[in-house]
Amino acid sequence: MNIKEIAKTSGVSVATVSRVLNHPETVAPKTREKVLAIINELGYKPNWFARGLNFNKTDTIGLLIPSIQNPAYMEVAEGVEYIANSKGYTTLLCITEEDVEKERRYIQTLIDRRIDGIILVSSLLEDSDIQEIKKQNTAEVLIGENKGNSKIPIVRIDCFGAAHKAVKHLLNCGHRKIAMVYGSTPIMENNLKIKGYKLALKEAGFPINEDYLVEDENTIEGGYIAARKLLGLGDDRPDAIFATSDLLAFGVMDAIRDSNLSIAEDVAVMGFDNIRVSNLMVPKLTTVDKPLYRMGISGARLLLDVIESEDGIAMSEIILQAKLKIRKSCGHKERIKEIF
Amino acid sequence: MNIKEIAKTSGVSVATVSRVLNHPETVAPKTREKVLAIINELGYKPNWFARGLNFNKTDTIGLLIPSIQNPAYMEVAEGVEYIANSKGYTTLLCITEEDVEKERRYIQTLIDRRIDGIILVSSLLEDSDIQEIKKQNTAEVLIGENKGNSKIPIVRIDCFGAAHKAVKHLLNCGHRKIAMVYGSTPIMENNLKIKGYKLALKEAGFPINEDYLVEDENTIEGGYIAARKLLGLGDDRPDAIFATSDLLAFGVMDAIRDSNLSIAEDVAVMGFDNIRVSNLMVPKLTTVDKPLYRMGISGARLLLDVIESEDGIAMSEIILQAKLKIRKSCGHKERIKEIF
DNA sequence: TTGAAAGCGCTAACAA
DNA sequence: TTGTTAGCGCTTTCAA
Repeated sequence: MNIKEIAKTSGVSVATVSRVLNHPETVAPKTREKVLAIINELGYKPNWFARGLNFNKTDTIGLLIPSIQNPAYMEVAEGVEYIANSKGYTTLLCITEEDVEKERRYIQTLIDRRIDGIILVSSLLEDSDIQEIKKQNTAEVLIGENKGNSKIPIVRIDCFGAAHKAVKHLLNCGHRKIAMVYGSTPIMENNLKIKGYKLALKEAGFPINEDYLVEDENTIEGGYIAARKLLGLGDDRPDAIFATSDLLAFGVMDAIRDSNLSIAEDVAVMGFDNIRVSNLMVPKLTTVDKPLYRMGISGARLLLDVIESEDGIAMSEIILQAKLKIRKSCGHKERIKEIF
Repeated sequence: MNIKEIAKTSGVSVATVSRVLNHPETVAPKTREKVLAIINELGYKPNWFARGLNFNKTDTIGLLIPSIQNPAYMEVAEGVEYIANSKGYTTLLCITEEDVEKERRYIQTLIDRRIDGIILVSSLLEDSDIQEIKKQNTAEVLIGENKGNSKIPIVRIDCFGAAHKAVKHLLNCGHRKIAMVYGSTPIMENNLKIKGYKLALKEAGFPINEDYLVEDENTIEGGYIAARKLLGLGDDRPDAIFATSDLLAFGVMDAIRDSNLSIAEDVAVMGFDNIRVSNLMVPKLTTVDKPLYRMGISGARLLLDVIESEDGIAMSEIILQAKLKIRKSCGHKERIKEIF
């Protein structure tokens, strides 16, 4: 079923059929109706490739997400999907499994397929890769920190400040031996969180204990393993653990329970992300509320702006607010009184 | 950058360049190397649309998932992604938000784009829609129950049997007032689970109390709301709640806690899916272990078989095992002694 | 082993 | 308002 057949059965030329589809106002109402009727009747759908060959616009964007296991990324994806969909774009969701090579391959596939733009979430790409995409003439937006300091539109939060605030809160709760469990990805964000952690301790006059900085895979299991290490430190065991993601924090909580210790009482836990299940934990997880959905929304809007603006956008950086979400897992303010 | 330029700079015809790309063995080694070198040097990539126009094969499959909020579907998606990726296919992940209309629109978009096949997960589509896809000559596989009884390859579990087993286990634990919280989606699967629930009660000689069957949105919040209704029944309050998904079960657990009741002790909870976080709940959730990842794997394999088989596949139905995952939330066997 | 040219299905410039 | 026709970039048949 192609445009020729429609033309023939409607008794018009292919050009007219094409016009009915693309510029209906330029064709006489009677002809238009007739052609439309035939199109409907025969269930004709223009060939996507032939169309693309002429337009070179696909109304498709690519969304690269590090992991499907982490609900945090899924919340971002939800925001992107929502905007893209409401503006008539289709989203190609690609899971990079925190693997740079896979990320590169996906990007190449996407560009080959002439997608209109790409959103990279917490990308592991080098600056050169990011420049390369730009060179290939594909619109591009970043969500979350990235290695490059390229002039690419970006949406993010202040990871450094948020981590600093989080650790300060643990200090305010009376905790003194504060450890940190950080994921091996996303690298840039975690580095900033480490800096925030160190600064908070320094400001409070505490030394940095390198044994208190444990890295593992950014999963529940990773958090578990890291926490077991910390809890095995005997008398030096920390009384609070700051995790760089809620997923890690879940693993930390599990490890605390398995060590027959009490969460909050014996060891406080602070997460990062505020994914939906984090307040179903027992005790409810205190965490940094990262506006994941809104980051997706903003990122998608930004990308569509870039795509639809003729001359491109000079520069754009959106920094969203991350607030502390204080719940039960980090111990109570009351404890401060016990200590002082 | 197109094939013509490569031809010109290599001093050959476009036909030769095309051959180098598609049937390298048919071109003289020397010519081949020369052309390849130029292609590499100039970073030439064949135009996706022009290619598709000739081949009508996109190496792309569509995956329709009801919700991004439910990790259960994400685990299925992971399996599909894994297989598709390893066989060189790209997956277009579409979130239907449990909305049939959106599902239909996505399918149309996918077919328009000439994807090679579609996987529908817990689809809400009517039989006629499913037939329609088949008619449009697009390979199709279902994961989970569906309304139609069409001869479409399908991967599923025995929901009826699994629910029956689950409720029987609650009975064995000594619970007598067993309620059921079921999601409004996916419809077909939940209907089967309801049947399994009813049969188990009937076999045990208990009447069906329609007040004990509460429907709500298949989310944590839905589970919470439904459970609050059940717990507000005063003396008639159930001593066990079977939820049709872990997400619902999480909401149920939250509601029990908020009612100052004890999970397992006062009200047992049984989930369905065994998503990864279900054993992080306190107490750990007893649930039906649905082999989500494996369902994704099998579904993808099936679809690729259909795509790559010349004359199509007559029929195929894969039924995977679902086992009870007994943890703490449904009360202990010991209670049986207290009661008898 | 290679090249010329037709054709995939569509859009749009140009002509009528 | 409509039709004719030249491309879009590629693959492939046919001929050399």
